[in-house]
Amino acid sequence: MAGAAHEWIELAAQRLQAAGYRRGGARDAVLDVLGRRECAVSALDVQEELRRSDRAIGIASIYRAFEQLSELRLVSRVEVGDGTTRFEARRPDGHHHHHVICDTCGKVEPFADTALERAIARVSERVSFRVDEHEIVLHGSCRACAPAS
Amino acid sequence: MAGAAHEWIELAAQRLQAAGYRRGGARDAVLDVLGRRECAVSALDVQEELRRSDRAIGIASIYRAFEQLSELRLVSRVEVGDGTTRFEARRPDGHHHHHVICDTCGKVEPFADTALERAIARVSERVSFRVDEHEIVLHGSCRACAPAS
DNA sequence: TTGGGTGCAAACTCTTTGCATGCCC
DNA sequence: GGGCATGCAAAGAGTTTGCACCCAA
Repeated sequence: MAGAAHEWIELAAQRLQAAGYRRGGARDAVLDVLGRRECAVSALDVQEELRRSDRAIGIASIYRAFEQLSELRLVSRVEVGDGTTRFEARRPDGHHHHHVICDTCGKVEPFADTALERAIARVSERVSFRVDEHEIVLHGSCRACAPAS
Repeated sequence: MAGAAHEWIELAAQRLQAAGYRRGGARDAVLDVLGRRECAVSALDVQEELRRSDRAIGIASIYRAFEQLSELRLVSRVEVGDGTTRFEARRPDGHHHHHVICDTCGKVEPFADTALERAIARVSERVSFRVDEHEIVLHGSCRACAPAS
């Protein structure tokens, strides 16, 4: 786990350098958070987590880091429909999950399914666009919010 | 097609009345646009289309209509990652599609796939949430934006 | 007549941009 | 030293809310 975090953080740092970006404290802190987290985080999540560990940085730097990482395909953009955009690290091992969200309380959980990925891969061949990425979101109610059903 | 539009519009009108909502010109106009459109539209899209046919209505009424229709499950919320929320009619025949978006020019196209739906249905049984709806978005480049590949 | 429907404008939230300052290379 | 990285504040965009007025039931 810690290994996977470091792996991605180092990969990202290398790619950023190769792309001509310099080093900076704010972006390094964002990399650190993204690398350690298993699932998607918003800019506010990142800022809050960093503030708690006394590494407060400006929100603009976080958005700028997200944009650069997104450009280099080091993160995936995740939208679950609550008006905010989240990002998560794209691990080099290709591991990859999607999200279920509770429309009542907003709770987000990851899930993975190989049959679903195969179906997506087949469809991606079929459409007229060149498909680089896909996002799947299941909407519903978590156990706490729909105990009766 | 015109039949399918009317079917949904009437269904929606009935359900709204049954839910205790009164009739109103603004919401009726929104229903009309949603019923006729095949694919997802944003609040601005709806307002612009109505303005062109000299039925200008306030943007707030459109958002309010979206919310009520969403509550009654008469529309699906669609987010393709461009910062706006789109909605589309949920036809009573269960017909149902997803979206491919060109991240370069923003073009959105619908697609449908039964194998994918089966995979989604299976996953939905497996997760710990009660799943009511799902959304799939493929990201990539349309032919005009990625001609070489 | 009554209470929901509507439009306008203000408020809000999230995100982006401009600019002065600071730091990496 | 040069130029990107950063932070702050202002600007933007989309969406929501408050309120007075209008209209359906």
